Amino acid sequence: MDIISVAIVEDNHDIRSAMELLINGSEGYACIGAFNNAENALEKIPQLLPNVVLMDFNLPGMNGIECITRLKGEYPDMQFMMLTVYEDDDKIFMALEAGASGYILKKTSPGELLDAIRDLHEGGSPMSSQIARRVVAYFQKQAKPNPALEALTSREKEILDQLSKGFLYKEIAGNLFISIETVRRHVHNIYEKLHVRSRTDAVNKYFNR
Amino acid sequence: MDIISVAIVEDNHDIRSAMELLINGSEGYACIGAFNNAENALEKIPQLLPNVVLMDFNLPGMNGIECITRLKGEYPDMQFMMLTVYEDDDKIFMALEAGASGYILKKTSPGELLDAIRDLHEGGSPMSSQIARRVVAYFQKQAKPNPALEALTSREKEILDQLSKGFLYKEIAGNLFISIETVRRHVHNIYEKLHVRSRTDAVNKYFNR
DNA sequence: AATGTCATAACACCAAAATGTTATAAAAAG
DNA sequence: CTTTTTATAACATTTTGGTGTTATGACATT
Repeated sequence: MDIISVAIVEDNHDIRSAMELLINGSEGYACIGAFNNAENALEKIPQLLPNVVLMDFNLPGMNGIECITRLKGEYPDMQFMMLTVYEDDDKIFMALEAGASGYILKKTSPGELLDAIRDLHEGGSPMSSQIARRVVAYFQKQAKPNPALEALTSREKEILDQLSKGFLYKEIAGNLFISIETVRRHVHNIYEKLHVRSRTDAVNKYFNR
Repeated sequence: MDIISVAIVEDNHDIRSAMELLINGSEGYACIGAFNNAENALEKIPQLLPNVVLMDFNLPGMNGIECITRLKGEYPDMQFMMLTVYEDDDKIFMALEAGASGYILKKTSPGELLDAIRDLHEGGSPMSSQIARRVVAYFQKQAKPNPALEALTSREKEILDQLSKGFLYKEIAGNLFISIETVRRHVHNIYEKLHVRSRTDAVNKYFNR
């Protein structure tokens, strides 16, 4: 069982100290750095190279998201756990996009926090199943295509797919072995059904944007 | 504590029976249907309206994904848990896109299965943190923009954003208070930097496709 | 048998986009 | 202080895209 090196970025002194104590007091874990703001963390973490960084969301000055973005860019293998009181979608997605792989709430018990750190280090993404549901919901939302596309015939969908890939009309005609005039015809019908007047708008609808 | 009604779709007789026994033998749970294929499930589940459906991936005839897609379309509040031996990305994403909210492995212990069912019923998305990591990774991958975009000046990014929204050159000129000739110039430079030769390709790069 | 939908095709017209060339002034970089 | 980058602008030419109209054969529905 190797020792997991951990750094903490958290502006509240009490919470920071408590976590530091917990981690250093537990076998298999070592807290090698604790910072009260993002700027200090950005300066020191490159020397410390911890396995796992626990990051608060709200920090004075630069916020935790920005801090993760910068560090993750330099050290892609470093693992980040967002540790926050917020459970709203925006914050969750911002953290994950920035490169956090774990997202747990501050109210999490000490034992669970340690488990989550180990889990993160071993390649998991610890998060409550409530938070997982938000992620899954986002996933599902952008998976389902625009219902307006259902009105298109299969040939029209095929044409639209070609349009979305940036082919010229004559290239589409060549690819599908039809005349360019037929392509025009289909495109016109597609535009009518989708209520758009340009290729870009049609493609945007195709990709649900 | 209300009773959670559960239906099982699983072709292996032993596993199906074992799960049925487990669920019916546990307080707070009731197995109100068990089917050995998707076709039977599709026929009976609309009458039973279970809270939760446990779905196997591989079934004879129609597969579990298709079965979820159809049921979820009709009964959006019904909760689906994928119960499988597979842990590969494709299968996970297919299940989630189809409308499954939980994804757990068959080797999960009886106690954990019951917990997962309750969790799912109460609005969570039970999944192992290994599986969560796959979902998060997918999320992160499509969040990071194409590095080629970094080569664009801020003005060019602004123009590209307008292009992506389907505005005509003259509309962009109006929106940004510049001449249409300048728009042309910028678009030309954008195309060069992104190595594309059409608006649609540029927009596709902009959206990382 | 009549009606509707779909995929195919042609022609004309105008609008819009892409290409090529040239140029100027401000700002940033060296 | 020169060089480079950036944002601005104009003009000519060619290619591509969008609209309107019309038409035909295959199939499916009524």
